[in-house]
Amino acid sequence: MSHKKKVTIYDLAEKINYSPSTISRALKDHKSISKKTTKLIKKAAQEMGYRPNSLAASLRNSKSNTIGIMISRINRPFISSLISGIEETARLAGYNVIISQSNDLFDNEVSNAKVLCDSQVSGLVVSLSMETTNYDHFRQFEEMGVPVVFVDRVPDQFNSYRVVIDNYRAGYDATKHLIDEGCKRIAHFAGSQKMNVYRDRKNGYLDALRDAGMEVDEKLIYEFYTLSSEEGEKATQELLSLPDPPDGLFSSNDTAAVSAILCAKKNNVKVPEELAVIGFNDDPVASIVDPSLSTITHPAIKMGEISAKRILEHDPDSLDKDVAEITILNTDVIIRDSSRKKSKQN
Amino acid sequence: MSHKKKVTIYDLAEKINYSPSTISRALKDHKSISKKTTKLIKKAAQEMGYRPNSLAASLRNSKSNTIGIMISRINRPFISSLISGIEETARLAGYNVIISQSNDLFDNEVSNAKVLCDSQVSGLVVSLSMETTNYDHFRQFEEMGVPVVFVDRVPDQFNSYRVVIDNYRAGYDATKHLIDEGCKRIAHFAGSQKMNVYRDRKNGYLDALRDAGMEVDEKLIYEFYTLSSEEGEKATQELLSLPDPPDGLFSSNDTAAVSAILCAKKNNVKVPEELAVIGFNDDPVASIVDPSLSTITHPAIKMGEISAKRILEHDPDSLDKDVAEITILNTDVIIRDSSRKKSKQN
DNA sequence: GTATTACATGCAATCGATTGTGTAAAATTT
DNA sequence: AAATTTTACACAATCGATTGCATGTAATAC
Repeated sequence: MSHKKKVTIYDLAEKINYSPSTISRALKDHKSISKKTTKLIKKAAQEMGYRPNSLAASLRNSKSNTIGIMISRINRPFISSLISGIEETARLAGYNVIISQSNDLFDNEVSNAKVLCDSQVSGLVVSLSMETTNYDHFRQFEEMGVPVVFVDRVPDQFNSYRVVIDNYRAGYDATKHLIDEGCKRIAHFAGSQKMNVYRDRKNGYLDALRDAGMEVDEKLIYEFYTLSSEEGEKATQELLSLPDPPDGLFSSNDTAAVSAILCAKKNNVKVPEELAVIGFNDDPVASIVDPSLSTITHPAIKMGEISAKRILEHDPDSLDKDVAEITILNTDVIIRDSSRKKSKQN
Repeated sequence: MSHKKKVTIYDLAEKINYSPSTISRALKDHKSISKKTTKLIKKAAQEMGYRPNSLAASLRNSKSNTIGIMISRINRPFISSLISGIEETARLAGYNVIISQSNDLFDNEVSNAKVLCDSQVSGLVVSLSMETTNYDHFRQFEEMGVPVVFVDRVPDQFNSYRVVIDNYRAGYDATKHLIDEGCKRIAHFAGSQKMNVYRDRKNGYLDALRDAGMEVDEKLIYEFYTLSSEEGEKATQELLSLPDPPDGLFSSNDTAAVSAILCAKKNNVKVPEELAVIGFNDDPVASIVDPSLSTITHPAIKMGEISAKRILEHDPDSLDKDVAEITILNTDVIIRDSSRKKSKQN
């Protein structure tokens, strides 16, 4: 009934008459221990069911081999894939991952940062909450020499690693695609303009319009907070009620884009003929909705892998605290039915 | 440039001339330290930027306040919501969560179990890999007195906590619903019959048919390995090519169900008129696909919350190692368009 | 005014692994 | 055979927080 008491290197030492230090060294194949002794010790360890206590090792080495992850919410396609990429890479390198959700609340993010810092994480991967505009709570990691990797939703200025896509470019390309398909009035669902992710996408949209000699109509631009389907539905309804409704829509995420498609259908507005739509992220729903949603790829798993690698390969002795290392990944326009006004190929 | 060295209770002790033990007690409001001293110590701790080292505390107390999670893959709707529920509950109780994916491979699951056990997790939440039929790698937790909560994909026999839905009932209800809608030949996409989750759903399906006096046609029953859209598509194609194709389909997950709907549409088979479909899980895609997919709810977040609570409330002194505590959650049939043959209400 | 109790704090061991330094014995060199 | 180097291992401190026990002082009781 009682729990098996844990076997430590001291138990082993006593049992087979070697010192704990020899045991410790033998178990990690330290060269100063003879082959014979090493084999003997390992065998005994096996037999006695010895299991290393990683907490003790972590404390002694003051490194936990753990990567902390701070995100808004796990149960979103992009985020869960991002985490998946981080975890896979971390695990293969012998690292654990600790996860904490902010639920997009700044205060949660701050307290989570504290907890993770106190947990002695070896590195931190962060995708900021919607509310975050102050980044002081990440200074503590910097001070402890713990590398911080911001991914996707990143601060404008913070000397650390950043893993992002070129949101401006993606926004430009998405909009350009609609223009190429013949759209004349293109609406935009933007996310919070406090986040550079959404700001950049919007700027790409604006510049694409300008480059095509099209006017920017502020009535066609919505700034959402969460880019939820509710927000998307409501805005679409308004757009369709305009005297001069748009014939194209670039949404900063797929959720709102899908709701726009559904709303259009409900209003007997044909997609893409009367309203061409392109989203962002390539969520699973994008290929399921009818008509299927054109969108921008968001390489979540790969971004996770790269983020993890940044931490794993981080050189603690590098003195360049004053440099930001930014990795920018490519995105692609995926053309599906929701925007295919004239092009039939592809 | 150099990292700020961490402030420990010894630094504090030296600075303000108290012993480390007093510091330690004061910081956690131990009653044997006077109010005045406590206040003074806390103030000093604040000023010197003291941060507790949770590793040290964990080692000393041999409890890490960490919940380990073992799942197949994070980036699936059910799993990510499950994790979300666990994390939220754990965090509010001051616990961290460590995640590891098995990618549905048994060997990964075994090695992950070892890692988490060595990490001294306070408890473990597990949803088994597809391949798992041997559960010996969970014994080590039992031996250490670490509570294990199996959720959703659980072992048939293992004395521990289990958090599940009534899959038999759900399978029965889903099938019964199709029968009520007038289906005469109902196909079934089953998952691996090595997993009781899918076995139970299938048994519910079989019994519903029998109770309705309908014959079971093995040609209409597919056993899938991953229940992927590829498998679903292929099987649907076969089913529709039968001389006597089914007029109803109960799929053990939404992914395959959606692929069936899309395949049917491609073949000009009307859903639900010619083929009524019901899925399982209520993934986001279920309400997006056209026609919208009827399905069975799978209370992922709630299951996560309960799983976490089982661990948080676990009494280590309880001697009932020989009892399994099973929590069974209710599911509901969500009727959408894909199965609404005659009922128009609701 | 002495005895008893309560209160506030310090001492030192502990959790388990790691590692710099020291040392005896064995191996090698000359 | 003496000198030198190498090999193989042990000692003891360390990481930082925790806690049972001891101790000294102040407060209360008789």
